[in-house]
Amino acid sequence: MNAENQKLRGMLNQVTNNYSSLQMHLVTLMQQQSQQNRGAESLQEHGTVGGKSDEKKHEVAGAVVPRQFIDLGPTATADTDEPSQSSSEERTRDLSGSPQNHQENGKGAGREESPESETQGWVQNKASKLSPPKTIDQSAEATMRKARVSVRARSEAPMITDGCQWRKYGQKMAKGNPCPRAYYRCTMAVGCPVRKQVQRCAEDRTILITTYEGTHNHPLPPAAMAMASTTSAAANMLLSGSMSSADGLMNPNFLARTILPCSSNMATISASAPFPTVTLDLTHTPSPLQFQRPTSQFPVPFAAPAQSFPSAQTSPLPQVFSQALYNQSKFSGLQLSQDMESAHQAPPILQQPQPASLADTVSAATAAITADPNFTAALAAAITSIIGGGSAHPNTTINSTANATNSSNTNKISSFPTGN
DNA sequence: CGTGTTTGACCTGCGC
DNA sequence: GCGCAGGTCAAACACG
Ligand SMILES: [Zn+2]
Repeated sequence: MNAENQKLRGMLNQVTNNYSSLQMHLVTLMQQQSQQNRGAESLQEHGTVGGKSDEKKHEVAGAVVPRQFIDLGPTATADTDEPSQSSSEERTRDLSGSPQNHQENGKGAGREESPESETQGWVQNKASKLSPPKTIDQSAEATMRKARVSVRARSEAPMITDGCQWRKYGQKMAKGNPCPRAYYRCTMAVGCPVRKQVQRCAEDRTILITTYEGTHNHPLPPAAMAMASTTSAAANMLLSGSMSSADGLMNPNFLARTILPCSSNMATISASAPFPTVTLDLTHTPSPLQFQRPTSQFPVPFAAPAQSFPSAQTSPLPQVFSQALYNQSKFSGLQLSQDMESAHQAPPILQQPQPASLADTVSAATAAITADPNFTAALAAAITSIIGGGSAHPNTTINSTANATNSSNTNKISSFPTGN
């Protein structure tokens, strides 16, 4: 029983990883798309893109109903009860424990009444003594808040377009970096705890490092859903990974790094200090920073332990993903650039502005992929096949060598001394 | 006038 | 306690 449980968890992790990889591809494609558009007007209609069928689900009458939090997809049923007055000072639901499939999710309603100001620490409750000693009960969400997902992408623009709306609330000079670091906060809903830091890599100025933190507490447009679910999946992957098998392997204090080999956009789980961070690399030109401390690299510690996985490439999983990617590339008129590493010196110049309908197409495709029952069914079939056949090693070397350059869309940031 | 950015001050944790 | 570094606040400002 235990072994099977662990095995299933490993499979789930793998599937999640692949899902994350796919999501990252979507993000990459969309960012390429928006790069091509580079017209800010095409990005304004976040809420109205994909007017086919998704608007009746999420944004009913423009009112942001706090439906649920994006988190990694598997059977995240949308329970939209509890109206939960989403007015000004809602503290009703903070980033409660999203249905993470750890083994110990039995805490259920861990949120008793105790309306102390801990929940919405973001709004100015500075009057009260913030950071009261919280119990371990909220450790899940605390960890969730602490977990960070860093995305490295090549971008000329000072900020990558991930579909969300951000407000800058700070900028500091990092210590070992001539480029400043900007702090953003999600403004799509009041009290959304999601923050991100944007910093340009010191070695390679064309690489933009975006670090996300937190979970959205509001529905997202499909354009934002790609990146958000990707980062959420990555964070969940990190947490579950470091929680399940980390007992002996990954000490939080022990600098452990993991290269996830399932995709070429290397996901690097770094459980080093203070924040557990997973780094999704979209650059494919690994700067030496990435490998500077190979203290302990080992492939996927939280996958099923050395269980015989007889490497069946005929598993439907790669076909699913490649098919999806093929559809993606066919949709958007793009194709995944295979070799970009020659361009790390001279990043590609922005293309001609494309008609704005392409953004809609990509967003619709994103919505279709993320919400398509076929995709879900295919995923379920893949999982079932893996479970049944017991063969899970989907080395779907998806070539994700796209760059994420794009234009500064809604908010212009002009304070980066890129020339320095 | 509402919204978002700028930017110096402020806060907090940490090492000495 | 002090200094440093990361992170945040908020008044002032810019912009539509
Ligand atoms: Zn948000």
